[in-house]
Amino acid sequence: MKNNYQDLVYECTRKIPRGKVCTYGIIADFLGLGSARMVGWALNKSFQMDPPVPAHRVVNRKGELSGRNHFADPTMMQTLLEEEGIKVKQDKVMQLEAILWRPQIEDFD
DNA sequence: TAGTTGACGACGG
DNA sequence: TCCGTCGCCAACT
Repeated sequence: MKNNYQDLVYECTRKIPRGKVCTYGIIADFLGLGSARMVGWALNKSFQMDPPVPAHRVVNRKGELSGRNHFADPTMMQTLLEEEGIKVKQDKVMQLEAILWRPQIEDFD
């Protein structure tokens, strides 16, 4: 079911293309959650989901990997991003503006 | 039932 | 430009 905000967050996160990232604020704003912390809350529990949610593609507005400590290994988030071709330096994505993805209404029907 | 927590962001000094 | 404070609100204890 997808009646709660968590499922909306998961669905939105799964739409993020490989090699792109999104921010908590953008997702919160797009879904009308009002608070970016809500997105963090949802993603905190996303590891239990099937299929998995690419939570590593969500960063804070400065591009920092603020959620890395919630992965099994704090370096996993960086590793996953680098495997997708995203440059990460000092726990922060490089050229954030260039790889930033924004959800579109038509993506969700 | 009520208080606390939290992967954030906006704003003011 | 940088840093500290506050608001947001669902989930947890």
